[in-house]
Amino acid sequence: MNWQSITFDWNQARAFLVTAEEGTLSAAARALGLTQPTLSRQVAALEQALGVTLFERVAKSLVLTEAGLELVEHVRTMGDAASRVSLSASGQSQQIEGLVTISATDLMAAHVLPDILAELRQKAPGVEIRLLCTNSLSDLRRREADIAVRHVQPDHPDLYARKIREAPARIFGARSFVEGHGRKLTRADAPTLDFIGFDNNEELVVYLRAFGLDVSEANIRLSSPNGVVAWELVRQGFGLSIMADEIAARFPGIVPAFEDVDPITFPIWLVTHRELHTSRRIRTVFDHLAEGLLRVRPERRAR
Amino acid sequence: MNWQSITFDWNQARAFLVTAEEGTLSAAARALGLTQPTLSRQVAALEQALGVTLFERVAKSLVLTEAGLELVEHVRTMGDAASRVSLSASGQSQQIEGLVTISATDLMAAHVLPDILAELRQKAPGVEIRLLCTNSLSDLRRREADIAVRHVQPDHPDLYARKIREAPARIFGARSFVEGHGRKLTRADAPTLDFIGFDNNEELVVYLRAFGLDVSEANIRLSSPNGVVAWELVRQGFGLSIMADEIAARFPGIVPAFEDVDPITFPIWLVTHRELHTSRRIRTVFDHLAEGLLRVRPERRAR
DNA sequence: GCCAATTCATGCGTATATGTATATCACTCA
DNA sequence: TGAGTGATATACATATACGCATGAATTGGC
Repeated sequence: MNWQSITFDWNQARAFLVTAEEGTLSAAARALGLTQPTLSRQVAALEQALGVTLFERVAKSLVLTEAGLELVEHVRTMGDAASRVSLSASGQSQQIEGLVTISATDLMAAHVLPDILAELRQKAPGVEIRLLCTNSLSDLRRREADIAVRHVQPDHPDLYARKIREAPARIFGARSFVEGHGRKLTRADAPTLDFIGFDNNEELVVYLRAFGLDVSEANIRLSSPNGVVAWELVRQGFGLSIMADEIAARFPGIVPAFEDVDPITFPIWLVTHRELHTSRRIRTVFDHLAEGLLRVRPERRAR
Repeated sequence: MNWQSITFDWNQARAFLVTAEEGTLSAAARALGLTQPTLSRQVAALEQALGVTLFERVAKSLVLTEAGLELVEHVRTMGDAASRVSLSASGQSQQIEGLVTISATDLMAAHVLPDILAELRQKAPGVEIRLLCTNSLSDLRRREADIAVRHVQPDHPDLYARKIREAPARIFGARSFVEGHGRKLTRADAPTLDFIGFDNNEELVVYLRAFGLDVSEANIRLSSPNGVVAWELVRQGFGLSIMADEIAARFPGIVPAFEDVDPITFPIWLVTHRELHTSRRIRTVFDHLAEGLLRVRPERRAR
């Protein structure tokens, strides 16, 4: 191998890659946790080292030259390989200290995970946990999270998934809302009731119909993509919402809405990279989450 | 894209790659033009950053751990991409200043190229030339040279080749040697004469037989893989050798050996990377070499 | 069996690169 | 038109990383 040809500064190549992808030096600096002057100098130094003008300094932002356009392809290959280096290294790492990022819905993050993670803090004090609230499945494969708590079965072969259990869910509302009608609510009342929406109202209607409720999107007059906010609206009596029993049980003012509606169940999956599952740190957190999520059960038996 | 996962130091990755490939930190340092302590620290820092032990410090040299063995695969991909970055950048570079490495046989380098390159120095003062003497064809693809002067047609699709011309060659010897027999030499004398060998005597015998000479390896009692040295032996009257007319013509004491042996011809090819041919600097040198090599002709018409 | 030659790791002075602060410019919105 | 936002490039102080020198340890050769 001829090493002479790779003696240019690889960190400058990284600076170039991120700048090209992000579009501006400032954005690249933010993404890399460096400062804009540093990126500016690194890109300029790479241009000088390679003898190629990579960016056309036009007006506000930078635009790739033809040469830069061709070079960024190869640098992107470097970046992809670097990503695999990082992934594989995380998987190989046998040290327990360090950061683990967990992706979960905001409701899980706010109401279910804290207790479980508090125990983990005792068991593994060196582990630092970051809770990422997102409903996207791709954050694992984009390596924005190490472990994800999901409610659908992932099918990508790179992912390792374990089904924890099925969890019951039903429709809940504030006691004031549910009992404010002077009589027990039944599914026949559904068309006239307000429901709180989350992210996707269409999808929510489908779920509600699965309960046997005759509702449409017209029944959703208040919604928030933030689940914790939406749940707060429920608590304050603005409407009804589907909720996992075990979460609803944590709120004394919350009661099941309908007399005659059976709970449905949804799965809880724990997912990680196949490669990351060999890491001692990831494994520790994964196993603790699995055990903790299995143990969480509604504290009261409804009905 | 998630840039968080590639924020480890890429230069440390490069240090790891070269160290893994070269086997020792010292060799890697020499290859990269850095010092051994620097490589030592970079590798150690990468191990800490990734949380993985890459090398087992056993006795004298380093041995890759299992984790390191897996990681080096990905880092090698980075290196390959880096190599393409460098190659493409050289090709894209439109600046004329800089280094161009020319690979040629030592005889070409010593006796034909200097005059041509002296002219180039006038035409393009900013170009720095490094003459690499090697008979291997692969130095272009391994990117050890930018331009090669070759005598066989390259067939690799990545290479751009231009045939300059056919050049005549015949068998020469020192005047003292050739005329010392008291009569003109003919091909019938060949079996009793000494020939100076180069690199591969078997191959040389094949060439000599192509001249119609009945010789074997027994006729080669003195040889040197260094063509300039071998030629010096010819000049000092130790034996005969095949030589390009245009080179032999530069030496007054050298005469064609045989009355009745016709010259053969061999091709002169100029070769470069297909990508490098778009570089202004490479192009300048390539075109100048092509013109210069076409112009060089024997100063005397033999026979 | 010992000396020479390499190897890797560490301390120290210096050179390099980074961050902070600032200047300049372009675009947006009032 | 004029203030505000967000972009890049430069000046300066500082923190980081590098090279040199050295030491410890092992291998290979005579």
